[in-house]
Amino acid sequence: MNTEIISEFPDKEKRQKDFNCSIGFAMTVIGSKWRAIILWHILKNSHIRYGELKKGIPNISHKVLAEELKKLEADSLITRKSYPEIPPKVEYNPTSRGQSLYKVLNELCIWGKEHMN
Amino acid sequence: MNTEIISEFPDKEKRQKDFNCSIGFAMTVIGSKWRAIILWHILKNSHIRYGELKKGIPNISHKVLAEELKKLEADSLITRKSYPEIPPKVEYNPTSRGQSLYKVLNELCIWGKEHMN
DNA sequence: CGGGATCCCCCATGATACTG
DNA sequence: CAGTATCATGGGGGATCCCG
Repeated sequence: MNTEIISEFPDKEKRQKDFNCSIGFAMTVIGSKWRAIILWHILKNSHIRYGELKKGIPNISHKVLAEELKKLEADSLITRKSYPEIPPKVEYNPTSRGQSLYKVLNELCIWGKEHMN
Repeated sequence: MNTEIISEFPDKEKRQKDFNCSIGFAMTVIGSKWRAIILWHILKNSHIRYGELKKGIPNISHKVLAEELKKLEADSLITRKSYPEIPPKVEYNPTSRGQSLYKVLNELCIWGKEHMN
């Protein structure tokens, strides 16, 4: 049973209207400096915690990571599960929509590996 | 015979260092608001002219299109061929490196189509 | 026709400090 | 541990005018 809630993309009409192009729309979803990397880490490591993400993504600032996680959640690409413990514990997981980006990010990853060296 | 010149990526070390991640590196190449769309048009339409690109990409400004074309050329993703005529004529074509991004952009396009509506 | 040159604005990114 | 709150800044992006 799948209980995850996949809402509409925020500003969906605006995103569509600005580009009238599916690549442009896709770039509004993953096309920031860090968003694709963050999502990739979460796709590769389910139940990953905030601190693990921070360690796994060198050079990202604390503020940007927190903001991007909220945006990814707003786009229903990931879910956030908070455990009421001391100290706090938070886990991030991909939604089915997030997982639907696996092929795209995987191609991006392959291309990058082949061309960055 | 292939005479195209594929140079190193400008700022290659910096791009590598900033991310230490192949997805991050790839995003420095296609991850701006318009670059992926422009490259996609050129991949789909060889010998495309500046004016055709401008018409084919709604809402892009003149300045940004000209700038991004120069960046794509600097990254050896496209070539620019200028014909010494009056009025001027300029054609853009993908390089083999540009064509190597076809799979990535195609996946991005497919994903966008499936999720933007 | 295919640009360059200027001016300007906003937002993504970043640094730092504070909190439950 | 996993966040908010604030402030500063650089450059991506846009509008407009000029040019061979």
